[in-house]
Amino acid sequence: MSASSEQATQIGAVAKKLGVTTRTIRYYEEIGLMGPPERLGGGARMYNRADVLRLKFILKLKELGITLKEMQELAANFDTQSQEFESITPKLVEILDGHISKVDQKIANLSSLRREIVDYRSRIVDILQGNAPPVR
Amino acid sequence: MSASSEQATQIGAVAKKLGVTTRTIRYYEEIGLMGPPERLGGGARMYNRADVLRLKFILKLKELGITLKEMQELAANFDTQSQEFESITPKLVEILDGHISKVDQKIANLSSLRREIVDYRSRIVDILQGNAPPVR
DNA sequence: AAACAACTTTACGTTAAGGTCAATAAAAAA
DNA sequence: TTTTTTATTGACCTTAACGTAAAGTTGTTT
Repeated sequence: MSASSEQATQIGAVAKKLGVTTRTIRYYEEIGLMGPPERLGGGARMYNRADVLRLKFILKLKELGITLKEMQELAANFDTQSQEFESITPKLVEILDGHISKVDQKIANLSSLRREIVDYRSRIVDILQGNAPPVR
Repeated sequence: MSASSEQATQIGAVAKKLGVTTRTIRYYEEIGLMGPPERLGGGARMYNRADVLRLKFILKLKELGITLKEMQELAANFDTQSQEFESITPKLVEILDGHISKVDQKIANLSSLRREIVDYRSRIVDILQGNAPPVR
């Protein structure tokens, strides 16, 4: 604690605050989602408010089911013009749209799967009760 | 082609017929789903009608989203009394029931996820259009 | 006999998203 | 100063369900 009052935090504290492990944070850096942070004298990573916001954002997108790979594509975008974190590209909207479709698809698939299972189930119950058509 | 007319097929033919690779069939044997088949003179696997039915059954369950691990638990059951393949344990019904619940859960999760994404999306669109609350 | 097709076993590779050591360094506390 | 906490990099491990060689054997066709 001396000169500039840059609100900087070490990796452990950030991890605890956001409910992830330090490994996760380093991993995001490893795959280029986080960009190299500043280092303390001894080499320890220091995260400022913007870094933490970015990490939060990543976790939020993950919650929404967006894969890290998808974020990597986005990363290129929110890297270039990331003066203000809020200036996000329409690309994200695009990806979210794509994601909504995917989710719709999954829901449809699961619904029909559900019907199939129920169906199959009742056929089996029939067999177990003896009153069954001889298979096929 | 000589003595007994046991309808037996080699692995390649079975695979082609059921639309899987030979690796898959051997793998199912590897993890105990299929049980050691009879062998031809040279050591080649031979599958009879019952074997093929069983394999079909496995593939069907897989289609229904039941994992190979879940089937392993079942396998114990349909091994012991597998004189007639059709004598299936209530255990399967149990597993299918559990599976229906799981699917229901997934559908519910996806639905709420969908809502979240749509929500998040519209907030971003707001930001892109300038008429946005300054974040948070 | 030689080539070719189909089979065999063994074993490492793949994807996603980190988990889990291990050895070492630096900072904070006792 | 010695101990404890927190950090560093590197590298191998994990799950599911096979894919993909590699090297050898058997059987069939030419």
